[in-house]
Amino acid sequence: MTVGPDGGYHLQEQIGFVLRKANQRHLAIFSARIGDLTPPQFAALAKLKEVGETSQNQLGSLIAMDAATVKGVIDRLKARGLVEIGKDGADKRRLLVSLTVEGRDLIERLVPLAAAITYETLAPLTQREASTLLRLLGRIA
Amino acid sequence: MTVGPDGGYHLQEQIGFVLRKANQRHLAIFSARIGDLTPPQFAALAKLKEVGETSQNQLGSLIAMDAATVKGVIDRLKARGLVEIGKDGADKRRLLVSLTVEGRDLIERLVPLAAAITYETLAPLTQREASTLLRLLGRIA
DNA sequence: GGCAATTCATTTGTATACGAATGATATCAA
DNA sequence: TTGATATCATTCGTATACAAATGAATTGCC
Repeated sequence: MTVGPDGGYHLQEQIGFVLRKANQRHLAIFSARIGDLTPPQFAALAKLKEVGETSQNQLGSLIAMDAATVKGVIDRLKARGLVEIGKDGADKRRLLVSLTVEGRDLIERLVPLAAAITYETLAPLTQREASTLLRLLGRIA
Repeated sequence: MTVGPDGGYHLQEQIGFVLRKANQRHLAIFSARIGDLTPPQFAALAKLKEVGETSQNQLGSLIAMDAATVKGVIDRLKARGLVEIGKDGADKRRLLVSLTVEGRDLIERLVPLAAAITYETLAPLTQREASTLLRLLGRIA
């Protein structure tokens, strides 16, 4: 399935290219509905709400971001007063990240929109197809 | 399918998150096999080989990159001597981008690897599943 | 012909991403 | 216990991405 009927090379049939385009469309839908936060920022807040206070690196691994990337995301959320940083008494290397009241309010207000974003992104598919796609995508992720 | 059995919110089931993770894995596979070029650079060269000389913006739209992004990609390829820039006599706004001999040699050598990359990325799936995934992904892209 | 709208490319600013190097701290094992 | 190893966070460098603003050139339309 990586080679077309003529045996030639077709960018459009490479998984990487299609993933990139699907991501682009999803991002457009996301920012139309949640202009205030980027998907990584949203993921960080949503995960913090789920697990409570954690170290920065731990949070990164929960949302699949390396240390350098998560730092930038947390820095920007901190600058907006949505998260706060504490020290870990037991391990002086660690930074404990937690939601502020504002952060909690915001993410609780936005979480319901996430379902709508996923719904709109998957709108070209039937429910059955959408669930197949999510399942298969999960297996290669 | 965006809500789990307990009715709660689960990041792992949001299409955006899964797309991002699938992309990460694909990128890792890509750079292990083609360390020399990024996927966008590869896409630009592959498309140039397919369509021949085109304007920068035209190339961008063929590979789904906006004008600002494509400029950076082309600049770096130009700096490495893989593409060259010419002027369009008929339209002085346009930059015509084309492969150099080195660029053509490189992309011809690398294109066969693309199939292997797609294959490895889709390895967790059966052939039938892989082709379903590509089809469905194409519909939401 | 001439002006409005459009297109092409560039620039600036912001936000992921990730590799690699570094310093501080913990842990583990001999 | 101490020395090697590992972990946590930071920093630097490079490479996408995209929005918005800009200037130059072209096109469309009356």
